Amino acid sequence: MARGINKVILIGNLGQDPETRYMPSGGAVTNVTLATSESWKDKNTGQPQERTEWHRVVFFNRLGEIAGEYLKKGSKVYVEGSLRTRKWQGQDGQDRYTTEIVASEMQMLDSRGGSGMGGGMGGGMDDYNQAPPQQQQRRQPQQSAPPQQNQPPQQPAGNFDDFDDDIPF
Amino acid sequence: MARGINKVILIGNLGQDPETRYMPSGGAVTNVTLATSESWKDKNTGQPQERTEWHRVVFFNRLGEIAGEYLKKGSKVYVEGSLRTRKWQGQDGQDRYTTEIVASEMQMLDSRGGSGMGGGMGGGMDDYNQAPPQQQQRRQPQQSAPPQQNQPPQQPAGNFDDFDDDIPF
Amino acid sequence: MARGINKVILIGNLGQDPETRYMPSGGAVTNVTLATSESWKDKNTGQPQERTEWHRVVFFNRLGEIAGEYLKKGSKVYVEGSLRTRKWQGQDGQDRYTTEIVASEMQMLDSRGGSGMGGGMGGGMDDYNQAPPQQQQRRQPQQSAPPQQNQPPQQPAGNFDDFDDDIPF
Amino acid sequence: MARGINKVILIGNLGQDPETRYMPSGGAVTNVTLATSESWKDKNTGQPQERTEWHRVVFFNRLGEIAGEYLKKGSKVYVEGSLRTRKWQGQDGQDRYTTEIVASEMQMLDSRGGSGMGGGMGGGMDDYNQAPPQQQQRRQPQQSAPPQQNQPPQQPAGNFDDFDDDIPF
DNA sequence: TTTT
DNA sequence: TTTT
Repeated sequence: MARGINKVILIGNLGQDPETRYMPSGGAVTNVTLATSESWKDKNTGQPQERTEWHRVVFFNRLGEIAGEYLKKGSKVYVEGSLRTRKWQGQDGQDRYTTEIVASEMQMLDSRGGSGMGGGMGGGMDDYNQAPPQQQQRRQPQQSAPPQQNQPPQQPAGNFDDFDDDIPF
Repeated sequence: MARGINKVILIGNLGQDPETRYMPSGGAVTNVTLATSESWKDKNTGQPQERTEWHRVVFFNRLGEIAGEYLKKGSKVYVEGSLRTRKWQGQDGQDRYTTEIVASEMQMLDSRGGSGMGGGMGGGMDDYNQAPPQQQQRRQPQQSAPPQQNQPPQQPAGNFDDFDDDIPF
Repeated sequence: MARGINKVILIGNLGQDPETRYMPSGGAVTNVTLATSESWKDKNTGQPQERTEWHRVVFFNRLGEIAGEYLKKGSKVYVEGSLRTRKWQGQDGQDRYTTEIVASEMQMLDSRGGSGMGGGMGGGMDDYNQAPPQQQQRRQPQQSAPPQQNQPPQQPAGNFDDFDDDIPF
Repeated sequence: MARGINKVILIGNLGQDPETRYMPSGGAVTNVTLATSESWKDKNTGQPQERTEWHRVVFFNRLGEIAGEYLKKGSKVYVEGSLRTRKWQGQDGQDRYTTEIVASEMQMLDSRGGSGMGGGMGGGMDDYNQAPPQQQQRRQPQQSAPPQQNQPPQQPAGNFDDFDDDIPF
């Protein structure tokens, strides 16, 4: 049940290969960065401008496995999910916040896929009605260490022992 | 699994009370018409203009029960779903097509709810995964034979024995 | 101004080449059919099933020109728009209804594009804030009569040479 | 023009009254925090759980004025926009990142509005293209120096001279 | 009628 | 047919 709507829709390209890790429960957690960009002409100078926005996307469980297996750097992908802002502690002990998109649906958009998988992973209605009992997002109880983060590209030395470490975006 | 994305998001008001029917399986099917409107000023005359769009929305199973129970004429509601165009035969034997939104999520937006339900009703993963098994036999009072559509302009006589029968918009 | 939300998001492939026509004003009107599909396994037999949904999409003005120029049969495309159900009269004089997606944004998703156009046509906020006086929906010079309407509500009989002819979906 | 899609749809309630500031250009900038929540039953214990997510939303220009004028603490609102992650420097000189939703459309969802405005405020084409030029100088009473963010845990002293300044979430 |  |  939800009070409110929290929905994100992205189409973009992966900045790097996905990184998959596993929760103690065995569930996959795949992190990805996705670029979307806007371009326009400066209204004064007429110069073309571009701005790229980078999004952190995290896929859990089955979606995490699929994302980890079929996506790669440069892949174009459709992602639907919801926003989640996590609080974490910097090395200096201060609170930091990182906002991510927790994916609930993913669909590959390049045909060059090659994987034979070809495509998508739906979360549509038909699934609910006709598919076997859902396994999406089934969290495991026994998880302990915080699960869902990934490793920043340029990771500061000295605390990579933690799965939920303190690097922001 | 999906090839492509087929997603609709609506916020509007019900034109009438919902109509609920039941499939042979016992699953609820609730039909609703939703109004959305646009208003603008005519760019030449400056006259205010308005256009109302009517949408046919259908809710199945658990969502069908909830919609049938909590929505009523005038209710403001958020609906997420997908487009489906059904083919049916007019009395004249000709093919007709009706496009509906098959809801996968619904959320009530008026606080005056009154029902005690308090508001929204998500159709998120959590519901499907963790909610109790669908209570399929809970019947609504207003149900009867009426075809699942609203106001067929020219309603074919005598074949309401079919769940997915042939009434147009 | 809008009362309510009427939003559609599609990713699919064109069933045929687009068809472009022009309004008296000179504005382009491009029609396209888009396929989205769902596949799943039958819950009883385990047989793979597939259902393809066909969507009618219409692009106006500048978007109509771009769609007409860059899309072709088979193109994969992202479309955002709103639902509009048009009433029209069949040859038999009876009312028919056709539901279309009026596109407000389009983005090509296949790299094989080749057109050099590279992609999309956004309607994002940045445009509003930073771009020169809006260029979205840039109407064509030759326009004279008010542009953005199409399809007279009640179509005069006997003019199928007109872009609003009477073939349904 | 956009390469990719960056879209957010939220329905939630304001955590506090909006805060409006003005850019040197006179354009309004209104900041708001929006709560969305999910509730579910723990699948093991059956205990009801709830998680509230807080979103930072920023409205510019005309939308900024409307948001500042009509929204208030507790207001239920529909927001559509795009994600933007801003980089800023903490007091310690370190980089921080804040992710916000830059609204492109807003619609009020409570009827108790009272404002006489009656409700929604679209951001559709028609508005932008046909509405009168933005009335940029209409100032809001509640504006003042307050930084555009809400409740910074550790708010840097003394630099509110900057529009895009450095308060985290 | 598309696509995989 | 709704709503403001």
